[in-house]
Amino acid sequence: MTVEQPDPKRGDIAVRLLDWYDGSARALPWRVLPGSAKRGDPYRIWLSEIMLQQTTVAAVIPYFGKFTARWPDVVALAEADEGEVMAAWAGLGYYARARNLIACARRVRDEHGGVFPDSEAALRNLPGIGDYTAAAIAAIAFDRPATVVDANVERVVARLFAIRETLPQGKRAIRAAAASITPERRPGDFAQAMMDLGSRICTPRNPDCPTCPLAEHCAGHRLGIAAALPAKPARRPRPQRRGWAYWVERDGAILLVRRPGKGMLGGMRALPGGAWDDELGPAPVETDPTGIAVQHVFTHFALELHLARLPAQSRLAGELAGEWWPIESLDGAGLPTLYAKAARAIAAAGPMEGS
DNA sequence: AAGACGTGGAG
DNA sequence: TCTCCAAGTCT
Repeated sequence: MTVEQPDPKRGDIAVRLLDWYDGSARALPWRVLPGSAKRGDPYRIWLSEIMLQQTTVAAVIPYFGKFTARWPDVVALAEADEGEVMAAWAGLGYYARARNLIACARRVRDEHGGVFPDSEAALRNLPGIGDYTAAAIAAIAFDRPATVVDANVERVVARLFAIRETLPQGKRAIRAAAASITPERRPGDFAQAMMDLGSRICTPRNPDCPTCPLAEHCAGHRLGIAAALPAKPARRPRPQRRGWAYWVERDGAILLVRRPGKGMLGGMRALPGGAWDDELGPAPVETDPTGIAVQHVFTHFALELHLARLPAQSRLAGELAGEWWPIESLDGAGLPTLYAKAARAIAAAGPMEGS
């Protein structure tokens, strides 16, 4: 790894960035704006950070409001019914986060007296909190000078220092460079400023360098290669999978099951159904194909989910352990998007005879 | 240490 | 339409 000589102006980067942030920080529900006398609430900062993992601010905002209204502090969340938390998370994706959220809240309650630890190391040991989140909470909630590196920071720093190494190999150099510009004062604002800059100006495509407060310090900009950084490996193609889901209806209610705790949509309510494979097998015996299918794209595969009616009194339906959920209040069942979409498709096809 | 793990918005 | 990707973590 090549370590560059410290730029005499390097210390100026944080100053410039914080000045920009002071005038341009976005107001976000979990954020304490610069200049405010208020102190950030570790619970809300933690919750927002977990929700923001791989998720856009716009998607998080309504969920954050819903969670904080219902569970105003970490102990309240620790005491919550797991199923209710999972249902409240439905639609946000990456459901392991919700499982870890509950586990983390309970650890904070049981091992830390209901108070979030304030060190990066202690935070890092909590479920769902990795390198990034531990540093972010330490910096933002506790004013610790932690080096916060997320995808925004990686992009900004790779450009600022013209680090051409492809990710993930380049992460070491990027982290070192990020550490070299992280200030002792206002580390939390600095981290948030880097992320704001990355999401609003130093964007993945078409960075708006003319308005960037760091442009004159940016080696990538000077070399005309900013937009191309950081280099990333090519993606793998996304396979297509197919499977059956069953619509079991009785007295205006449908049968919902709970998916296993790990794996896809783990711990979430779902329509019963079969495995997902490369090819669509024949509709299982006793089922009556509807001809309706929904297409849904996950991160590493696409799914074509075919829907079949299954008589409530059938042997197969009898073997399904689940709960009967009133169709008219299906919105409140907390179904992940795949199954919400499937239910919507059935409803759109019009009412059918119960069996 | 790659691959698993959701979803919706932007270009 | 299609590709990229967003405040990553876990195994």
